[in-house]
Amino acid sequence: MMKNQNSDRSDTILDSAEKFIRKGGFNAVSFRDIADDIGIKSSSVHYHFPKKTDLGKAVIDRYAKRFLESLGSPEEKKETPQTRINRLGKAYLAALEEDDAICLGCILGAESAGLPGDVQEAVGSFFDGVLRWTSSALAGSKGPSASATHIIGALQGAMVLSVATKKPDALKETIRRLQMSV
Amino acid sequence: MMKNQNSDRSDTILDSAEKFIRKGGFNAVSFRDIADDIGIKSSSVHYHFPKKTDLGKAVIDRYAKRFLESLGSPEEKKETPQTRINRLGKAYLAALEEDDAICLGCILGAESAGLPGDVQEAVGSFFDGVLRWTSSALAGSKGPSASATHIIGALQGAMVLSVATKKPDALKETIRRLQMSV
DNA sequence: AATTATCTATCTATCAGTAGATAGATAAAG
DNA sequence: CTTTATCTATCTACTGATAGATAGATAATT
Repeated sequence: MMKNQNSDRSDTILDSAEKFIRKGGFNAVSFRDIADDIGIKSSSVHYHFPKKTDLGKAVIDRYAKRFLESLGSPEEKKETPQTRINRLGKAYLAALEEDDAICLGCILGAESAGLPGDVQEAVGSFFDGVLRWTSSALAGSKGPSASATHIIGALQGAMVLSVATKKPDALKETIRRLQMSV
Repeated sequence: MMKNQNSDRSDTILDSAEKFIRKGGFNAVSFRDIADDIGIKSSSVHYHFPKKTDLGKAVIDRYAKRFLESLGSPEEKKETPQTRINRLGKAYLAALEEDDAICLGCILGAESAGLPGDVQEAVGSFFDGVLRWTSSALAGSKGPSASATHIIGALQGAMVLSVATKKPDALKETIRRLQMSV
């Protein structure tokens, strides 16, 4: 028993790393912070993720997978574009409200230019995936703001505004307006 | 002549700091980076800005002042809301294109939760100012997306997408769509 | 005009703390 | 006896920050 202790521990490490990164960015997390947070030594974190780049890539890759899975299929069900975009908005809202922090994509996207190459690529892939999902979800829509780029941008920007101005309703308002114009 | 050498030097320091912050965030700039960049010693940077918090506050305060001044008045001229929002969009676009980097508000807004209290407050004030300008600029508009929060959020989010996905047209597209729906 | 004092802006040198990273020991499991 | 996962111990590099020296400009006093 306890066969996937590695996997369990790795996930615990990634949970902690994700929490720190969401709060202050990639440079605001250290191997020691994570180790102290979960009660091990920093060298043990290095065992699971030798370089910080490995850690960063793993955090964003896991997040991308989870986020896209949580959105479900953008096509198969008989849904209107509005319903699908509502689902997308709810996913962003959940991230903000559950942890009272900006989502991982927002912060790493904003820091993109200063990230190590590997991590930067992983962030780019995340956005490509989300944009692809949104494009599919919009199939058939003729609204004036029915563009994946515009919608994802608006959601992420509103999320930043929510935390930076400490007015958590900013994201809700943007979701409402996006829905009207899809 | 050369009376405000202090002010000149301070500005040079702030220019350098702003450049580094826009690339990788507040934690991605150091006193030594700045000193090396402009050819002085790190202790001289401390002379002008004793603590890193002082430096951060000065960077964002100067930026807020410049940005709002560049927007001009949101009221006095006989302009339509569309024209004013176009001016706003152009200001964001200029920041992105001139330096090929995200704007200072975007990156510090995203990092907000991890910033020192003083800097966080200054970032909040910047957003309050921009939102106030945009609200005034929208006076009389009845468009479906005529909300300061929505517009600023969309512009900033699109800017992040532009750099993170390396598709510089994302911001342009959002400006176009915003203008249609104001 | 000459002297004295103060201010400005830089430097050199150094500090304690923390960063990412690695080598090697240890222990448990199979 | 190898693999997995952890530890101790350590390294070098860099962080923000400070103390103290210095040169030059400016201002005040004699």
